[in-house]
Amino acid sequence: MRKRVLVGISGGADSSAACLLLMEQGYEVVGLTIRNFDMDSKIKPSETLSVLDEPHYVCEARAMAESLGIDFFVADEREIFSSKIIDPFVQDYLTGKTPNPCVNCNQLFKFKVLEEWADTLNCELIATGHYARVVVQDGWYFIRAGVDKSKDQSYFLWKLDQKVLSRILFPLGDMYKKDVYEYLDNKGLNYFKHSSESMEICFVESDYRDLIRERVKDLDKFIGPGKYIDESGKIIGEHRGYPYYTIGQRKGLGVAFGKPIFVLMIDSEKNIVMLGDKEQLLQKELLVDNIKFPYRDEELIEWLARMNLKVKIRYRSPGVECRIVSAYTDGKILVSLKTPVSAVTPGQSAVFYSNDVVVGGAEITLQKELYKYLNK
RNA sequence: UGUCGUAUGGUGUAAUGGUAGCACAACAGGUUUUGGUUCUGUUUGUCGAGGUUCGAAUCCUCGUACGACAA
Repeated sequence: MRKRVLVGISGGADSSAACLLLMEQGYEVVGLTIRNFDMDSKIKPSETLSVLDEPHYVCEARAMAESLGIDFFVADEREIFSSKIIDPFVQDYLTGKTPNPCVNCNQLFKFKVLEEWADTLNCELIATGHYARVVVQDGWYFIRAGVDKSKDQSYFLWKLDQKVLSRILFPLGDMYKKDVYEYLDNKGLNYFKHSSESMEICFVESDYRDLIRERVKDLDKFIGPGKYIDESGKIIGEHRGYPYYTIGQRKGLGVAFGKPIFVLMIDSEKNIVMLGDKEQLLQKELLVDNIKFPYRDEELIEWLARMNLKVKIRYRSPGVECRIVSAYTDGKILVSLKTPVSAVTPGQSAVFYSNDVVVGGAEITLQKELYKYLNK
């Protein structure tokens, strides 16, 4: 009997290719588009009275499903998305962190919704057009980087748990982007070449700062402008309020020093932003919490010591060799890097790789936490 | 109040009397399933009024502003 697989589709090239590949492999494919957030500018007015206004991507996904001849459903999860993803995103900025909404979305929203709908629709498996793979080692499921390293999305998937990993298929994990296009071309589906693929935060139209302002009433009143300082503590200018900045940021500071200058540190309690030059952004230690590794705490250090670990602190950066220095009882882990990395940013993900397999991940803590532990 | 000095884009600085340039900022694109980074491109200026000169940011006079010293 054919296995049913629920594919999350966006109407784009990747999800189309994923569907086609799975169909060719003999699966019974069902399509699901998750409606998470409507951009005002991207709502397509309904042409008929029977269908409500929908965002373009839903229409495109429906059209795609129709042309493929698969069952298609729309999950309207806008409220959940708002409370589970957007609200915490805003809160993180208010605590001086820089959130990574895509990582949380995959864990708490996208794959969760897919799982629920898969159960409802009687689908054993779940698939998406991600450029990543799932492998089994020692009885555990792991995310592995996609073959196409320039498109690899494994970094965003580290929070997925064993249960959902066990039923995931990533048909594009073994493919290069250009081969996906060629494949679609051969199938006569070449209209995707026109579609622009670039994507920023899916719920931010232009600048995330506008969104924070919208969501937090009187933000500028109760936070407001604060001081820029240099490393010695000297006041060197005024900023618009700490939530508008992130570590390593250069653009938008509004101050000129004759040389490029970057955000080194954000103190949300004092509403102070420290600036300095590029070299000062380099860091060789990393304190992380909210760790997620498949092994238990007692075995963890030993287990990690057995492998050559690399850590990535942002998407599209080469991993750097590292080792776990110590694990504290409060769940935090101190990581030492072989070569310094630039702009270690609280709230961002530190994803640990052994070769190209994601063995675990964690979140980078606030900077003052790190200083606290280093001074011990 | 006196003396001396300085005035160049948003900021900091260049230009033997001969095309006003650089850095940073700002803006716009490219890259990108997060933010940031990075790359490419663009805009903006000689304090004001006169004078000398073929030609003035540059020399002269006056005014204005600022700084330093003086009291």
